[in-house]
Amino acid sequence: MVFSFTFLRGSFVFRRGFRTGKKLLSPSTEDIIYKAICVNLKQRRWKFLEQVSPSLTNSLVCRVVREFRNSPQLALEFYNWVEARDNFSHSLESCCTLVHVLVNSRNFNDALSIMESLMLKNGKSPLEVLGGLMNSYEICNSNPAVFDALVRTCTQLKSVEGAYDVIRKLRLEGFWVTIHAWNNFLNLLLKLGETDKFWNMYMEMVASGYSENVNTFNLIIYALCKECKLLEAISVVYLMLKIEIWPNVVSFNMIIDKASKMGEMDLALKLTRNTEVISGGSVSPNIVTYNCIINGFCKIRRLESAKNVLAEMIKLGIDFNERTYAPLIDGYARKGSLDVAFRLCDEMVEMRLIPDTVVYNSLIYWLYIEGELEEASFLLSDMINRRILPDEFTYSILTKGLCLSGHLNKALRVHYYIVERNLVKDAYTHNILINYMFQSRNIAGAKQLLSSMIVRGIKPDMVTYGTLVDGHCKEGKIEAAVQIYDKTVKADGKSNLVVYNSILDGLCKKGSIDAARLLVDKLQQNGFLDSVTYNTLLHGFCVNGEVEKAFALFLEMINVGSLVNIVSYNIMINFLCKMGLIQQAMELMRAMASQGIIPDLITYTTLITNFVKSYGSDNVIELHDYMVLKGAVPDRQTYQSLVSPCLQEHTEG
DNA sequence: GTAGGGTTAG
Repeated sequence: MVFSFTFLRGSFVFRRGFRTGKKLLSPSTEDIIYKAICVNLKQRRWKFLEQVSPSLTNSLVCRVVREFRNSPQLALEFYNWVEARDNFSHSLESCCTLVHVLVNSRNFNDALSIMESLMLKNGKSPLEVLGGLMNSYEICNSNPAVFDALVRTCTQLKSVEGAYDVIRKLRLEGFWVTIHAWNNFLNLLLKLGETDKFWNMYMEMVASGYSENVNTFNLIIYALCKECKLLEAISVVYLMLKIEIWPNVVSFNMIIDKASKMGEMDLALKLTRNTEVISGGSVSPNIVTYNCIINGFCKIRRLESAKNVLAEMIKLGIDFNERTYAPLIDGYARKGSLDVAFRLCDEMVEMRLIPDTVVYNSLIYWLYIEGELEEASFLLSDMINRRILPDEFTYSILTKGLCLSGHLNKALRVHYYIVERNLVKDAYTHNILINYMFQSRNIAGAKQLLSSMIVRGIKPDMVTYGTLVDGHCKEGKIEAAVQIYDKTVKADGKSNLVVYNSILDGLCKKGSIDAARLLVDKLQQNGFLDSVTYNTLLHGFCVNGEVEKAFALFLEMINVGSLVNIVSYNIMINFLCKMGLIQQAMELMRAMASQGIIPDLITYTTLITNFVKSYGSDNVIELHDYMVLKGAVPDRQTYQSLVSPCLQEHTEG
């Protein structure tokens, strides 16, 4: 008997096609597989799909994803499943097809992460992604929201260039992103501190025919606040009211926050009290508003006023949260009242608020500053035990705390532990260590830290450069410092006053007083100087024995008013002490205190130390009492070694 | 979307 196998032929072809992959697929075969995938995907029969997986092609994937455009979740699952196959990677086309499907179903999160990984993992540029989206636009029957989503992806990746390339290319092609995409882009510029670019881009946006919405105006208010232009920011609110693009609570809060941060509490309060009137009853202050005010009062040490605001919040029935308490706790700790700070923590807990990382960081920081090493370590372990996660702030606080107490090696060990686990991404802890390396005159160590941060992909920032310049200046290596300045700060095209002040300090310390004066004149001509500039020059005159020039400058600073601060007084008090004029130094401190400038740790230490050196410790308590009465927080070490011993003598006597 | 904590002057 002759047996015919003809009836099996179809299934043979079918099977072989499945096994040997894409190059054998004829159009009709692809159709068959396509239909098989669709039928089985609908039922989520992954086992079956597993069998066909060797025959997958990009064109198949695109077809399937498009077919499931009305079940986007399933399309996404399929896409992810395909991605998990060995030896298969998605093409730009299949990625873009899925992005169209996801955006059309308003699943922006997944659409954004697909595009993000296209750029990050596959190294596609924003313009290449745009090309992919445009090529598949028609066949996916898409809408322009995908382009907004692409801009959003760029802004999330902090790619200014990318976002702008996309916007510009689309405009050339006759597509327009919406105002929302522009707002995202403008927001990115502000977040990166690119204020100049923000204004240029904003003008370009308006010039190309867009009209601002409330978010755009809020960004403008934010930009003006960043530039400390509070009155202009307020006038934007009035403009908004006039053209009936209603400001919201965010518009007001940004101005109130900036005013508070600038210490302009009267303005901040006035705005808060008048928010309802100004907005015609449409906006009322909220928890953020009040938190900003509390923070402002705390920063200028008006803690009673801050507590009154908290009481007012409670009275008005406005909720409070961790951010209400954190500035208060920090404020009291900053003032040296750690006991009050801890009591506020208890109060927080009673109010069912859990002290979080920020609160712990603040307390640990001030404990370190006060020299309470053990308590700081205890609090750190308490934090970890309570599963309150340390963050980059915690690490930099720990680093500074260890350096401050002379444990540079311990700080370095902690540092290596942290960087090896990739726990820090910003420059802070590096900057702190580099600074302390210079302080312990370990230039090689500082340079090593700089290269290790670069190797680890942490970008040195202005502070890093400033620290390097400052470190070299302190070593008397002005030429090297200027060279670093040229290669970094100058090359970045940004003037940085801190760096100029460091160079100025270096010149002063080297005794190049004339060069220092020239630099100050130059800065003066450009209106680019601050109280640090003056204080540095003042200090320079003092250490170089230029008595007359020092006093002349000091008087000039007092006359201008805004230039003189606690540091200026400390310099002069120290100078008078060095000349043996202790009485005059104390006199100056009293004059300063009567101006409302509170003696600080340095005033305290300078005067107490010099007083005891000249007159012995007999009447030092009087001086201590006076300064404390005026609000000084005694330096712990000075107090323990020079003041408290004679306090005991007194009580014993 | 806006609010709290860490780095460079005495």
